[in-house]
Amino acid sequence: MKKIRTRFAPSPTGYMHIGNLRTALFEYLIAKHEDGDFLLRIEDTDQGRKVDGAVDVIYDTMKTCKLFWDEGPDIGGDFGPYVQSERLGMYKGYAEKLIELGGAHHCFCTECELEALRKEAGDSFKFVDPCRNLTKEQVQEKLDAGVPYVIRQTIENVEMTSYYDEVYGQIDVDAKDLEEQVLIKSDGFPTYNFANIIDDHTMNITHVVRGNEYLSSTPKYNLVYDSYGWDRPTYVHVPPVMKDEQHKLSKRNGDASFQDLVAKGYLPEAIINYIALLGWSPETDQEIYTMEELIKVFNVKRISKSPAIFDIEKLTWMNGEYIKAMDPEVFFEMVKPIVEEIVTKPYDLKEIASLTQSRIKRIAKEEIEPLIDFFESLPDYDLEMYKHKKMKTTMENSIEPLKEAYKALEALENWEDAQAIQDTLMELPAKLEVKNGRILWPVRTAVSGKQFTPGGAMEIAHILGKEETLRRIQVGIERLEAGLA
RNA sequence: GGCGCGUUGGAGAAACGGUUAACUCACAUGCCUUUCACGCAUGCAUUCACGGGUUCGAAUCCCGUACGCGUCACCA
Repeated sequence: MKKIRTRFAPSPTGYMHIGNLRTALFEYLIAKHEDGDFLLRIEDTDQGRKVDGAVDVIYDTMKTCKLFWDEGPDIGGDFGPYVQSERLGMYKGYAEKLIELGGAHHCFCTECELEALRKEAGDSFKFVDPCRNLTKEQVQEKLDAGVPYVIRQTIENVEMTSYYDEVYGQIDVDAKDLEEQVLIKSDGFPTYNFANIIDDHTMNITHVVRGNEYLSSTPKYNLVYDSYGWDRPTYVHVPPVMKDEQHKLSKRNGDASFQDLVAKGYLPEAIINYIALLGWSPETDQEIYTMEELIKVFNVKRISKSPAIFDIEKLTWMNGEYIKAMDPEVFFEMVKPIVEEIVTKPYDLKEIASLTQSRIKRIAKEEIEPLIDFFESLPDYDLEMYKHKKMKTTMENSIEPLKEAYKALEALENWEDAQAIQDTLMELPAKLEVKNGRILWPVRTAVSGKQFTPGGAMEIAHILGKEETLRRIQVGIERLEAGLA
């Protein structure tokens, strides 16, 4: 069997749409599943849209997503160049060849003549290009006279055209609904569609993967392949990625790009994992996949025909799963800059960071800050927080435990030993003959000044150190006494 | 408007004619626990857009209707 070759052909816009990324992922997976080649081709013919550094955005995104290409502008290959603007010279020759083969013709119609023709043909009906009937001599005459022209596809003697799409199955289109498209524009440059055909063919692309918006124009492509006598590629049209039922994800809607998501604290691995599941489903119930696993289980046959809605909630959940599964060292390195920004006191930042690992869903300051800001300074908390029904604590009965805790901890020498702190505090419930919560809730409250905290009283005390812990407990006692007086 | 494609719970989504419509997210409750989070357990569509038909039997096949998306450029 022929080696599978797929290609990702983005325009350098300086921005990686999630939908585009998913297409790239699918292309990569399809190729790699069969041990094929995945290539990168930059479609930069639209000079108007050119953005500085945009190509680097593509490289960077794909590399961080582990979508490594086998051939591309930066690494070359046997079918280069891989940048469309460097290929511009070749298209016209192919178009002229197509004219000889009867698959295209010169068209000298002006824009407004075309408009009239279309009007005449009616809205829903294909217009008939009069230039199709020009004799060879007539054409040459016009060419010699320098009349501007385009090269237009010729569609004749075709009734029904069909092809098989790997996702959508058999697609039949009546040839009378196919308008003869322009292949070479009057400026001599190819249209996007034509350049695509030529590029894909000359690069030996076996599987064309693209959005399903091309489903209905594909027959026109096929006719071109047929005219040349080339093998048509295998088509894999993928359903769109939607923001909601009626809107695609797009930059225009202000929707998140890959880099926006990364900036919000989503991990590339999680993003890739999540988008693999958009419009595709595995045979098993497994949802968390490494790239290697995806390559192994990916199957075109399980790509869905219906649009998939991008659910940020589920991505967020998945991201949290990745964070929890992360090596603590790696996690620390990642959140360190954020933690350093929030906590400037000389506490053990690694210990603080570890408290957050199972509690955040994104690597973001806005998630981390409210969890650990109390380490930096004791908040001016509400004394009502000492009341807790389930713990059976009140403002009144919290004073005694705090005093006891203060005494016990003050006597503790070895603060480095977290276990010692725990042992010391855990002696108190027994001594006072109350439940753990009666002691630990007030202590945790005093030491943090927060309703909820990552970690419990002893973990916090350990991080704060003896001096600060005692100080905070003392503040708690004084405030409670003052508040009750 | 013509043509193409789609429509399963709040979201993703499985099922490829055969008993109670998987699984995940979200939500709710309970357990665990010094709070939160984690983890664990339980609940959450008598029903598959709607209407017909085929069949002993349909979410699954056929026809029609509605709604949504796409496409009909010398844009990519």
